[in-house]
Amino acid sequence: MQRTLVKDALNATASSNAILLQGWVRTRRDAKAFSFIELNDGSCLKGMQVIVDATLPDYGNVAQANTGASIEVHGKLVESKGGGQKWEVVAEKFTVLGEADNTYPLQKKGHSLEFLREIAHLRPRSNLFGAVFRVRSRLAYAVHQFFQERSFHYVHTPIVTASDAEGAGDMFRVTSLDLANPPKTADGKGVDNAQDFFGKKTFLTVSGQLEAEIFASALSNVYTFGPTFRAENSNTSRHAAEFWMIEPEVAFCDLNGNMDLAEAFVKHLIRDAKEHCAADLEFFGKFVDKDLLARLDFVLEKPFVRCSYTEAVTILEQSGKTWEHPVAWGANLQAEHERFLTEEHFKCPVTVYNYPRAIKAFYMRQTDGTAEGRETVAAMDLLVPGIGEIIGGSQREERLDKLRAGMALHQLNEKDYWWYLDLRRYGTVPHAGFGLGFERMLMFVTGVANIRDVIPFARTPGTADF
RNA sequence: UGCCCGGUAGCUCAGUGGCAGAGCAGGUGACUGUUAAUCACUUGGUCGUAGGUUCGAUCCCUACCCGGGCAGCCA
Repeated sequence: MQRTLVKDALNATASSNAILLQGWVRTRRDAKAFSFIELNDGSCLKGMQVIVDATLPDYGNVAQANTGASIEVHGKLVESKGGGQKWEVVAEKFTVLGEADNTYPLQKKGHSLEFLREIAHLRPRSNLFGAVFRVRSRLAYAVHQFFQERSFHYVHTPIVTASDAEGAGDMFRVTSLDLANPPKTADGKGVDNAQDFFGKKTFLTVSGQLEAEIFASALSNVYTFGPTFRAENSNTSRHAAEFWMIEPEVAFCDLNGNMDLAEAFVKHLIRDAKEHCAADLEFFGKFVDKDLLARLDFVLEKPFVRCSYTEAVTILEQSGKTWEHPVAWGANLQAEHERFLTEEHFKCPVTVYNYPRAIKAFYMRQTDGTAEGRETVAAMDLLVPGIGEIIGGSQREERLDKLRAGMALHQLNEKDYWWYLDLRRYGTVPHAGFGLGFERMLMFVTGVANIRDVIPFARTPGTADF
């Protein structure tokens, strides 16, 4: 007999004489003549109420059906006599597949997020994490849907990379050398990396952008979606050492087109979650963040504000606020500044663009006609309330001479970027792209405040459990 | 990495320089178309680790470990 998912059984339009459910016991309530069991199989937030009558030959099995046990129920789907649900299943055959004794750590009551992190192998069985990871799955699908529908091609950029200066932070070293006794160079001083697996130093990628630019220079519209690694000792609720990033790269596109794409993309993901994960979002709105649903609606309705870096600095200077970090043209916007802009001043998502050249990456396109000492590049950051930066992107410098000047400014060696420079030598085109942190997007959509709780198994400094 | 807060029962927490506490979970029983069921009884502790101060430290001090928050770095 074919198994029915709880999700489908709950949406049934008619009763059924024969149904098979399989899942895990969330709670059991015993009466004298029968027991109530809430069965959850992860297909949706809600469980199915199962009635096991004491006259049933299998009734003796119910004693083993404790919270956490896996069970299989053959029975009838009938309209519920109780108040809390439309359908329930009256068991005819009741089997406990795997018991869970009283050491099972998940209780019927709510647990702290910190405790649940320590039992990351069991937390998907909780309401909150079931919901988080259903939304995560759905939004991963929506990412592909958004780009595929717009004729973007999905590019798999390498996870192991030899370029050690992608400019996005400290990298994890990848090596198969014996760390206790590495081969030495001829002079005996350094490690001979030529003897390493790839014949050179290699790292885990911090960004697929430069490779994506290669493919945008051939397939026009491309995107990457994969794991990314940063070896930064960041201990915050918004940083992980391993996270997933989406990086579209678009040929024949300028910064405005890039900002349009970013806004449409973010809104698509929110709309998709609202449409396909309504019950899960409702749960977040009830137990995680009371303002969540209103905020998501608000973000969908309003166009994102666009504000140049220079304007932003003026707003901050005239805000009358005292800042922990001083505001001055040329300095990076700090978290407190970004939060003020998006949470207090504009009260909606804000795209800040045209940042000072000196504080941004070498590959960003120099803005034409900027004043001496106030040179900017076509960079953009999308800031959202509650999280801050969720997207960083730019129009790329497509002019060979300007790119070389940018590399000189950042003291980079052209030899390391010969292929990147070739893109500007042969058929160069204006192009732009951005990176969206998938986990940060999930935080925004679910209201979950810590990045460790929107990724199945978080990798943060000092922690790589499971 | 810096600053701040925390670590006491399985979980969430209270507490005191002199016998270790509650709620929930667990166990036993009762009751009930229940639904984070209810009621009664009940098991459960190396008070993070190591030093120090003290007649006596879970409590005060120091170091370390672990967790969290904020900041920087960024997505």
